[in-house]
Amino acid sequence: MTTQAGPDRATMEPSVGARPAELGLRERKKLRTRRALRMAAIRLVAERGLDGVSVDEIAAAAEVSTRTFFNYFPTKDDALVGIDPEDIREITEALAARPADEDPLAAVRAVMLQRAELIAPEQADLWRARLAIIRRHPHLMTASAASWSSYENALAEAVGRRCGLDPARDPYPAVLVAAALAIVRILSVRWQESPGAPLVDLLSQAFDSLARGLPPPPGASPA
Amino acid sequence: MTTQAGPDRATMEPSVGARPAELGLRERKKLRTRRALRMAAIRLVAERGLDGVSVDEIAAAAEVSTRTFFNYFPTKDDALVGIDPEDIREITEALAARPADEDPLAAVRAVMLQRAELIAPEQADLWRARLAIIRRHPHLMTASAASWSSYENALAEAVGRRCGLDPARDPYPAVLVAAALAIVRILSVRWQESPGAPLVDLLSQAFDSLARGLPPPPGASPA
DNA sequence: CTACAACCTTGTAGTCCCTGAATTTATTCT
DNA sequence: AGAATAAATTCAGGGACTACAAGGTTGTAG
Repeated sequence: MTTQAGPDRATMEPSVGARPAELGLRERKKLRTRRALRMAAIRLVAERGLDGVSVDEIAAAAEVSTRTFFNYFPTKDDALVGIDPEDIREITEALAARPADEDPLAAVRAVMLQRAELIAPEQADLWRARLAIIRRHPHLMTASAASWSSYENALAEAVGRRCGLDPARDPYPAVLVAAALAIVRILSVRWQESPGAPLVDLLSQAFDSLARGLPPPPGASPA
Repeated sequence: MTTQAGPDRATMEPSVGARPAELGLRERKKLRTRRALRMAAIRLVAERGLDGVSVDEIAAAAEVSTRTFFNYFPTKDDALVGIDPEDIREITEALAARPADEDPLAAVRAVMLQRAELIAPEQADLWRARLAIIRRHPHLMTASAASWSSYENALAEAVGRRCGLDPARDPYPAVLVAAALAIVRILSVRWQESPGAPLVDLLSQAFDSLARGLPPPPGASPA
């Protein structure tokens, strides 16, 4: 937490759900360091661009050594757009908590919308900064290196568990998850670009379209 | 083309369509260099793993300087899994050539299946090697840096042109393309893992499922 | 509260990726 | 052939990232 306004608004971190407060000092410090590094990375890169900021500077802003940075994130990119293992856990749990007879796509849709709801009011600024960075550096969009990949895998497993399919044998869960995440990815960036409609509405429409088999939308030319 | 068997099988390159033969010497040499670099990269990394091969070695194997490597590929990863601008052109043209009254998703599906057909018989080995590399280094899956991103954008524009939608305003083309490419990506890797069914069949089923709105498949548990 | 083990952080040294600029070599045009 | 153009090479350098070997902090058990 470098030279920032409110030192007590420690909850202004890209993560969404509540964390268990019962952690030892060591664990709490690790979470703080991780947050500080992530915030410093996002803030500095938002100001100066990806190539205008070195890992050394990010580490210095978070008041740890450069070497320590790489103990927390395998890559500079991951500090910016990587997915927290914590978030993955929350999402898969939310998915498992949906009613068992719910359609798989509907369940994934509900979880994603719920998270978009939670994000919108509180930490919109931080997410907008993040998305603006992604927009300016397209390789961050799909990438974020290994983390997005493990995200997909974890979600696919959760979906597979829901509907009794082995994701390693049946491609259905992986395809569903990939399509859903593509929607989140694309509409998030769009939402950042034009502050008009709420993100939840954009996602909702896109998921509707997906559930109907992506028919040509009303505005499309028929012939 | 280092110490390889047949120097005359120069057509064994990951690209698929036919190239116009009317090119100057300079252009032909550039294509050859690009191919040599790509092949050397895939071959060496398939043998020794991603971290066991340096750009210097790839360049040496292709008999150009290290600096020249970066004149052809912005990144080491791109030499392995990047998409050729040439391929993008071919695909968008194929998309434009589909009947105008065809459903957008059906058109994209047709183009992807057609390309899968062309790949299968001839260059299966090279593609298998490529896919095996991707499987061993998950960050290459989604990534390949900027090239997938521009691939998505180009395709989205082509789809938008087909159905009279501006991809910058309406998210439909981008979502459709992302879902389609996710299918290609996932099923390709799956096809590499288990050499059973032909790639075209796998893709065909997945596109069917997508067009029906991703309903839970037969094997799924209902309650 | 002290000893001890486990873990985290740090510094060092080095490899490799990637880039800009200047120079040299190869193709194309006239 | 000679001029114009484009590509390949050399050189110098910054920055990402890693293995290794200390040194500090935290948890734990007597």
